Amino acid sequence: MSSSSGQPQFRYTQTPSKVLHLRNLPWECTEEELVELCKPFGKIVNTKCNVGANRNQAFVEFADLNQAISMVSYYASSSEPAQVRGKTVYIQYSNRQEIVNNKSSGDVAGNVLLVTIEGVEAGDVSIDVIHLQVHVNTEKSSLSAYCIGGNITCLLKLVASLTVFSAFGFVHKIATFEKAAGFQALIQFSDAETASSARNALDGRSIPRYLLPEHVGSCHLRISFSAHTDLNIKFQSHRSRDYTNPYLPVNPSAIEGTMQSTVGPDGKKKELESNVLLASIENMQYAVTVDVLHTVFSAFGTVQKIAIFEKNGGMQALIQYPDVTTAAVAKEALEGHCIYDGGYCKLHLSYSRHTDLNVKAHNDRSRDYTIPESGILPMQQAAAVPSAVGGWQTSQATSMYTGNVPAQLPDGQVASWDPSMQTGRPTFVSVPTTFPGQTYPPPAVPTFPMAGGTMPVQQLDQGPAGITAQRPPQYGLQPGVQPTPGQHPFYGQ
DNA sequence: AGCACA
Repeated sequence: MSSSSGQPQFRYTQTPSKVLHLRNLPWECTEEELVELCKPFGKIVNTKCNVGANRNQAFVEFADLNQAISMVSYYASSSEPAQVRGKTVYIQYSNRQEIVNNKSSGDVAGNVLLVTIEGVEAGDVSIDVIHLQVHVNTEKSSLSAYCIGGNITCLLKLVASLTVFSAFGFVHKIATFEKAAGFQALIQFSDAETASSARNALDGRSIPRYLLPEHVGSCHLRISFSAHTDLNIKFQSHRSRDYTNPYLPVNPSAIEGTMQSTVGPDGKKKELESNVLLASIENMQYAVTVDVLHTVFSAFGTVQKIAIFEKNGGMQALIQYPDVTTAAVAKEALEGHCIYDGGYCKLHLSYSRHTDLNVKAHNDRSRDYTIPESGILPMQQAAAVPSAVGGWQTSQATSMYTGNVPAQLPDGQVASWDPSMQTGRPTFVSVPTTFPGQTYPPPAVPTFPMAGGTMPVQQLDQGPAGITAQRPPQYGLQPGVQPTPGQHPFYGQ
């Protein structure tokens, strides 16, 4: 009676509960810290952290009411307040009798990940890094077919696909959006297991600096599970992608970046597109083999066929992709760039009128990768690659950069992206050799900087720990393979 | 420093 008219807050503190409410917790207090504090009093069966507007409250549920009571009464009479990281924590009985299991907000595994990229705005990851991004997508070459433009979406795709090296690590969809907090994306995998492995591998890591524009500082990934199970992607665009549906309409405004560069400075409009690219190679000081081309062009998707031929004393090649989009991406990314440093083997690309090359399955002028025995199937590679996570920086960026490789070191000891480096042997030496961070043995100047001139990406910067980052990814052969020009290191034997 | 998924 009289108590019912009293202060409501006393009610809370006076009704015992197995659940304790803790407030005034330090910033980003972890569950471990909570458990540390509470477990002397009993068995903790559940927790909920980061509660409240300031995310500095938490709930802890004991197995038994008496355990909760013992904790409350202990600190009620203690001269030492409860503390976490030296901060006084206030403890009361919760006004609820159990923690309603609400972990869907980030901790219950689902097939969709919510990725928050700190320190990056949508525009920060631009066309400059597309080749790197899509390049690594080659891991899942079948997935990269619809990657349009160089943007964060591609990067995320990369992040996601890089991570999951199970044969079933399919990234289905990506939706990105900007929030006040930063840049976020939802990445949909086929199942929770795949998503979990992606999360485990990448949560808290950083995107390698050399994939980012210079002005972007560290770029940490924070990954949790989304409650979504199926994203509703309306368009293929720079902000969203549905890799399961190649026929989804492309948002015209979203591919400007791609289209623009097919529009020459002379105002010349887009040529008729094709899934087959015609490459002419200028200033060919070094051998450009089918394998080299395959390596280079695989960065953007599955290369189905390649044919090389002479024209007007120069060399040309046809490169067939499964679809126009992939070809467009490759064309845009590679046009005017050189396979080797120093302006050697400069690529000029146009669309071929061919759509399906009729080539010999395996000889030195042509290759049909769609024929099983002529190469390694992409999915096999994906399954075989143990992990590329080594290429991702931990905050400390420790042993990843073993080398100090300024420029032009032919034996690329710092293949930080090379999964085979971790196994000590070249697992599969077809497409995976497109992993960057490797050098290109044949020429003395072994980089493939995608440089029309030279790409900004080539600029090396200091790693976070003051370690000189190795050369940015290059397209090249595997160090261990060391083919000599004219040989076929990949599909030989 | 004061109670969480709609």
